Amino acid sequence: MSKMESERLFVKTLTKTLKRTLCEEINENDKGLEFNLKGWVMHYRDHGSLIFIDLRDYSGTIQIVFDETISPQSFKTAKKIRNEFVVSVLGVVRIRPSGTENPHLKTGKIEIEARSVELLNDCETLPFQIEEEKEAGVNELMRLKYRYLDLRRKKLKENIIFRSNFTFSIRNFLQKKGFFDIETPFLTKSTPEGSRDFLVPSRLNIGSFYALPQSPQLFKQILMVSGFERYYQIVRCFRDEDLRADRQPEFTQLDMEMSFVNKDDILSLTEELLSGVFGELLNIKLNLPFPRLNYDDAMDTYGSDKPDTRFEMTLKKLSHIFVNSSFNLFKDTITGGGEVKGICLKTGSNLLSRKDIDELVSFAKEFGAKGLAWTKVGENKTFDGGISKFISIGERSNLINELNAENGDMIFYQADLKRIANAVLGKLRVHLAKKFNLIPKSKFNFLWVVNFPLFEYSEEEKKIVSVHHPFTSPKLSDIDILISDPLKARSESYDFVLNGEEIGGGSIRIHKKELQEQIFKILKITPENARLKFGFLLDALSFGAPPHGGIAFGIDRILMLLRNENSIRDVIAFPKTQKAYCPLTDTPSKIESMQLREVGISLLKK
RNA sequence: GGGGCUGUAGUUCAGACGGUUAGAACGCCGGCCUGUCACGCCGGAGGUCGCGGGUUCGAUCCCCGUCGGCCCCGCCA
Repeated sequence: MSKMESERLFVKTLTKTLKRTLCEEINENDKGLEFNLKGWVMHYRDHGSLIFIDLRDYSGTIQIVFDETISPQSFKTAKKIRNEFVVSVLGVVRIRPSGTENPHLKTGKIEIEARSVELLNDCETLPFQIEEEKEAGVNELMRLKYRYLDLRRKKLKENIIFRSNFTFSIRNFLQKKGFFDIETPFLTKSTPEGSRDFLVPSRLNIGSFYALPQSPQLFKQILMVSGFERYYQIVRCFRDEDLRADRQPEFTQLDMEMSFVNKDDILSLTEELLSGVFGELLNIKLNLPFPRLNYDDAMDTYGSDKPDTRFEMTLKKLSHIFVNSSFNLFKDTITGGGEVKGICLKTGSNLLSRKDIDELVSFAKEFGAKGLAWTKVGENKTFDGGISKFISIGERSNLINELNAENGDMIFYQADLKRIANAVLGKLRVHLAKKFNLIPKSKFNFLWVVNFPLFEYSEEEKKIVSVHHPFTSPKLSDIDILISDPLKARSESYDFVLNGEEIGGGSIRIHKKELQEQIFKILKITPENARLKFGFLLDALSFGAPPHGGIAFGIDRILMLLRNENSIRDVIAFPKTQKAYCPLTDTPSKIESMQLREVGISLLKK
């Protein structure tokens, strides 16, 4: 079923229930029949003794004609109509006179000859125009303040309807697969690891606080202990961190958890789910299974744990070429345990001016690079510019082979710790691809990244922290090195990536109390602290917890990608600004001092 | 916490060396029009140039501060 068909099906069902005719339900076959249409006036065109309006309801638009000679009364009323008035029109369907059809309208072959009209409501002068042709460029603050008007606009309205169809399709699939939709608390416990919590003071327990959940992680694990075996929820999550185009303080996850499954069970079920939804909503057939990349390979090849594989320009290891080089910067980096890596921008010599290159150097430095070396490739394996003079003839030849470089290309180099070289070139790769439109827009490249490290060392906290979260199971094969070499241990976790965006992730969880306690120990969470923060989980794990695992998807981000938007705000009905402010409701805002007193809070004087 | 871009009519934008009355398009209001569909034509109203301070004979323009919006870094297990 195509997207259009599924929307029409939805419309028909509702109409039958409410006994209401919608604009785009009417077609040529209804010629001569009388209908009552209700909706908003999209445009009005007054021709003296003939008035046209385009009536819009949520199904679409249709043209209504008011003719003085047919219905003087309704014509007189129609004279008062303005944009976005709400009207009810009783009229007869007729075929448009030949030559006046509008091929751009779905209802363009017909029109409604008005017999009577009622003005249900008028409308103030709009703060911005509704027509889709004028959608571009309206200040976002204005759009958010008058969100109800913004939502009348075609693009946003279609995004929100698509979102509804999308989540409906997911629910439909999962219910059929034996999953239960189970709600978990919003007023819950603050989690010490992870992002900053939104806090809610408790009136009945002065001095104590709830936190809004960053995710239902612990509850879904507990539901597995309860024996539900298959859980899902399309649920709001809350994180009090700084915002981005793809981050809102409250966002929606598809949250899932299963018992008695292994990693592959979860990955393949997810693939089936997504290919089903894509087929149903977008008529796109996805090739299964999705590619699976090792974390290490993703970092080495793309410099990212969420690689965009829609274009090449992969990172190449060049250390072997420079290990005995007379170029000390490169040689010393290698001797010191670092690596030299490079990427090749096809035809880059012509694309980039000196000023562009300087900008790229600053760009690289933002991500921790010490600099950004470059050379242009000329005819007959000649090099030009940048660090060319330090590179020997033999090295040039090797570089050209390694990077598949040709006359006119440009090579960028990073010599640093492997981690930094990868990260910088990875960012540069994506930056260049966007800058020079190397990314095919119509592609959907899904992939899994697997075999993540279990831990990483946090320079800021000066201790080992979880890469995923502390309930992630190590790979069974790595249990032995947990204590001896924890940073080498890998986890049973997986990230789901679409077109270079992380849109989901999950893991097999720890279901043995002893192993969980051991992990806390490595993370320097004391037994007392663990009991205080996660005691309920440890208790649950001790009462016959089944092996289990799950995954969560960022619904907003997926929708953003599917709808080709640049921000998740455009797939959320009521989003917030970058300062987490809602201009529509003026939130957050001051509250009465009485309310503060009731919850035992006094504000610090500034 | 930091960097970049930005704020002028209801909206989107232009503007100037610091100098008379700050412009355009769309929208809005009034009039005309029987086949338009982003209708057309004629006329009109509409401005705290984000806010505060400074420099100056004079500031929308220069300087300082501040507030808001967007993008990014840090942050987001």
